[in-house]
Amino acid sequence: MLAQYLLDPDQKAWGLDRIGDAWGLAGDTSTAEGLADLVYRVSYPIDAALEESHLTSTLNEMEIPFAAVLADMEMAGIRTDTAYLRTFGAKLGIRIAELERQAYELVGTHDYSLQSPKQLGTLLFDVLGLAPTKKTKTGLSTDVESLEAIQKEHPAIPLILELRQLTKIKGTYTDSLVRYVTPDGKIHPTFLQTGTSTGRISCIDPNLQNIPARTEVGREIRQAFIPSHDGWVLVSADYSQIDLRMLAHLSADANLCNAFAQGEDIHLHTASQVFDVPESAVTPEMRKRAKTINFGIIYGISPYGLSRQLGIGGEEARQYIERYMERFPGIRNYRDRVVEAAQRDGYVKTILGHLRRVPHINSRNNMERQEAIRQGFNAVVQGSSADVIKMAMISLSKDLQPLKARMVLQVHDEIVVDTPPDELERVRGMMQRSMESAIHLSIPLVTHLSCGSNLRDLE
DNA sequence: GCAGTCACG
DNA sequence: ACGTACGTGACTGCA
Repeated sequence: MLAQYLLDPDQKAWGLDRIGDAWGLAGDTSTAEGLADLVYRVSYPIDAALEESHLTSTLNEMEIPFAAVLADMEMAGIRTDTAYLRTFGAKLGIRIAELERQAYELVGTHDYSLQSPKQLGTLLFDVLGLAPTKKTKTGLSTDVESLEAIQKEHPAIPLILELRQLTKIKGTYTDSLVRYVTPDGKIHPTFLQTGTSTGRISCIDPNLQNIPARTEVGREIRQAFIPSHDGWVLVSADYSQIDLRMLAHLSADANLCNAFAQGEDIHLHTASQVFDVPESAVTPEMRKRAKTINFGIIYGISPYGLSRQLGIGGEEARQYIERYMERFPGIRNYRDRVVEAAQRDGYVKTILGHLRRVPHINSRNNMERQEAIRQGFNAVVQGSSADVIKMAMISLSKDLQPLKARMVLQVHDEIVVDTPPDELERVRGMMQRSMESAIHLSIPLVTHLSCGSNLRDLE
């Protein structure tokens, strides 16, 4: 199997040429002997580089075993109800046709495609004379944010928004997904272990890491993902706030660590701190803003970005960030230390030592440098969380070995297992244990478990 | 093949 | 005056 993989002239051999080039080595990759020789010679400088970065054990104890875990997961696959997807797709088709009819009637012309952003822009901003709110590189934007801003200005806009949403769901998740179902009734996606710059995995053909979850109509797609056998169960376990907990651990900020140690509602806590009121006085709006601030912190916050996200002024956003950093001084200090190290080394490191290079960290171009700072800081947090869930999956994989239950999906902070009912309680215990004790942090890692007969109805 | 859009964490 | 929240992949229209 490996030899076949290596000899496929359109895939891995080409990749090995590139690896050889990258390490200053050349070879004849058209034969098995040449490939083996190149693999052998390239192993020396790679091993040396790993040693120098103290990544030999991370490779051997995490990434190599993890590759096998991903392979198991791909081979297991997830059973998919194609009849349901077809029926749902047909229903969406009817609704889409009706929305199209109504929208064209309201705009009074059939001369512009509502599907084409360019033509829709011409229709809305030139023909109908609506005021644009946002630009793209090449013209006027018609994305959700832009359309929502002007939806009170013309009765067709809400219909176009729904049309957009439904065509997206139908196009990506009903008709197209069915084509991936193999004769065993399952979808077997490919997980890319080196698909991201932060250490997360990605998923292709199809991407099952972006199945709709945020809207009711979207969640109906999740009903199509079911256990592999009648009576079996899908169990999902997801980390609660893993990125913020990781940041608390890495920074050792006393305030944030205490909040997690005491099991606080973290967005409520942040709201209370930033808006300087007792937790009992935090309004839903304040909590929502605090949630946005917490996300912003993970992303390497900027006043401009936060102001855009919250729809507030730049000065107000600046004050929020200032107040946050006053209340969580360990976060500011940690961010400064990460940036300083990155400016010295040209890379940042995750909790297990994975590197992310940030070549523009010392750029004289302000925007380019700020971008590198955000990317570097975020990569430490996101990448360290990725390290945690990878270790959890390796551990869980060993636990599941003697059982029939199998991992079928990983979605960054979530693992889904397909299990027979008589293994359910053991599997739940294994998932919780392996995830919560994957890597020991100074604060607890917390998971939420749920199970059900499809990916939507989990409780 | 790129740009725009939108699905996810 | 202007501008960027982090990380992905799939689909569509259009050069």
